[in-house]
Amino acid sequence: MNIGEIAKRAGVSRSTVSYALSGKRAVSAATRRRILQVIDDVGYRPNASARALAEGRTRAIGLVIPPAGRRLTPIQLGFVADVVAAAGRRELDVLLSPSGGEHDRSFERMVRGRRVDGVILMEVRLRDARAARLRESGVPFVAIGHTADAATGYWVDLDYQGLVASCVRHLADLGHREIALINRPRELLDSGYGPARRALDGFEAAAAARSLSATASCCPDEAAAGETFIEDLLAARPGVTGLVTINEAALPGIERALRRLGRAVPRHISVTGVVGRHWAEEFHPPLTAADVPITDMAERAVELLAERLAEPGTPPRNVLLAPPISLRSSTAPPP
Amino acid sequence: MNIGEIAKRAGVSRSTVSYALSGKRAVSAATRRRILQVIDDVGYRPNASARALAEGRTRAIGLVIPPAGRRLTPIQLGFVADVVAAAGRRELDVLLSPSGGEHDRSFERMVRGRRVDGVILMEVRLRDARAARLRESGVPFVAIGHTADAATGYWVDLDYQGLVASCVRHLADLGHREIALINRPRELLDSGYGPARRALDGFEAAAAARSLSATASCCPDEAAAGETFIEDLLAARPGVTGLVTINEAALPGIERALRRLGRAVPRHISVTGVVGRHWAEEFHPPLTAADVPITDMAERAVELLAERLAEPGTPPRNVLLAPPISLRSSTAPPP
DNA sequence: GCCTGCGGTCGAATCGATTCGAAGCATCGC
DNA sequence: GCGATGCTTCGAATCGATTCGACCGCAGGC
Repeated sequence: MNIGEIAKRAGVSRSTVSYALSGKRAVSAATRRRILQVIDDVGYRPNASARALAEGRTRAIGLVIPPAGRRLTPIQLGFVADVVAAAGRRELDVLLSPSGGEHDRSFERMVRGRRVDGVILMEVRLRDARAARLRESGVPFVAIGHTADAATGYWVDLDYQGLVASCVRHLADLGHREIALINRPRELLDSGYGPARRALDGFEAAAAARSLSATASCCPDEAAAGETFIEDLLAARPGVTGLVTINEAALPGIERALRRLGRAVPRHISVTGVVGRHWAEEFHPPLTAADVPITDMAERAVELLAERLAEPGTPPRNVLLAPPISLRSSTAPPP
Repeated sequence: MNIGEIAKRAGVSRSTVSYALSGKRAVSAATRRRILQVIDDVGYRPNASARALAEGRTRAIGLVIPPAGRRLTPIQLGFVADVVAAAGRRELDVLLSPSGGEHDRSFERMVRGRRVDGVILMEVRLRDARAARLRESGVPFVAIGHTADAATGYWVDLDYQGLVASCVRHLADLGHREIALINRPRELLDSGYGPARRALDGFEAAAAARSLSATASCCPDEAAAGETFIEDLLAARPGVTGLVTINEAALPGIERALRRLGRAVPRHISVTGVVGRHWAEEFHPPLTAADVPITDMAERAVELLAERLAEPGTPPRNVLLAPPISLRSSTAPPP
């Protein structure tokens, strides 16, 4: 069932069918009605490949996710679903591609094979090989997180620096004097992963500004690691009364360790940070924290990409999101 | 940069380039070398749309996920990444489509627009509108879970019935006499979601066979719900010493409630069931449970689909996986 | 009454691949 | 020496859409 068949049944030429569907040229009301009727009867849909070939665009975007090996955090996973939903609203399909290691072929297929019109690149590093590849291939892309040369690209990011600084000031305002940052894994920080880097910067700057005694360390993305992290931390610095975390995967372990060590939240120790809403609410007691607005980020990323596709050549745009800190019940003045 | 340009630079016709690349006809070694050299120099890749149009297949598959609104469980999310990886190994790209409600347009685009060669359908119901739609459109698909007419389709599923029965027998063997099943949410069970249905069947049959006192109830997919579930259960039936769960999202709440109520695992109460490995290991103490083999399921689903695409008309095949129960430390004889 | 303008429609070219039939050219056997 | 054979290679048709230029008929202006 192709456009020729529709044309035949409606008694018009193929081009007329195309125009009736796209509206790019006028078609008389009677003819259009007849054509639409036939289309509806037989359930016709233009062949996506043929259309893509003729139009020179695929109406699909690529979403490059971190490789499957490394567990995706719930934030990232929710983000994928939200991107698909946002793209769907704009009649765009989403092609998924892992990146890194053995998956580079998939990335190359997508990019060089012109399978997609543009790409959303998740979890970008300050220096990022994939971003460089896209740039040199001339494929429009929007990064989640920003690269070292932030000014030249399109990106959406969270203001981790500002948010973590707000958390620190919140603790300082409550009277805390000795605090600690629970960062993402060391390898992410070392490889120049923006959020880890900037969280650290924001933490140190804000702590220094308020003259707090502060330590920052990394913790693997796992509950078990969170548990030992807390044990080690409180053994080394028993005076810590405020915790700031951007590591949501470690939260269940943090909660367990604090409970086991008899440190009640928030009576003995306050906990805050930047984590997905879901995780903030599952913590006991619910975390006072900046909720990562994944749905918002997904929507903005797709919006930026759609805009860039529609009007190539416009100067790069970017979005830095700074959601408010949701007051729940995990912070209080120190004992 | 298209095949014509490559042909010109290599001094051959376009068809020769195509044959050199596909190997579908002989090309002399010298010519092939020259062509490949040019291709390598300019970094050429065939245009996916043109190729799809000519070949009549897209080399892409669709993955229909549950709608974004309902939170994806970690099992489902890991599955998505694993499907993409498995498809990549076969040079297949993956198009994501949510289904249900407002997302049906995306589903239709994929199916009717011939964007994909075949589809993997997640979380299938016993009677499933999407499956029916695919069947009537003639699009090959593999279901995760099986529909009411299991014999006529391709599917991959977990033997929830057998696995839950094994868990029950394991508890019975240890001497437990009063047990409970923590199922997935009621609306899933009612809508004919296979795993929930079959877990219940397996639970009741095995409990009856061993003359155990058994109750089965549903629990929303949330930690908080797990907590109240346990409170209610133990209030109503304080004699329960064995729990079987297929609801991984409720596990953190189950753990918290048991701890708060002073029921040590496994000393006072044993816990087992069918959950993702990750969740089993995060539980304290680690769960003795059947680990949902998502990577395996993803691989088999893609394998089945690839096979079906390669040889249409072969009789339906299906795979029922029954992973072993991993002995960890959450079960023991009753007190 | 003729030319112009315009709404509506058609035919043909185009996008970039694959694939089929046929042609060119040695080599080989008789 | 001539036709048959086999290996390479080429040219043209094809896939199913979009889009451009042209054509046609009709109304309006002078």
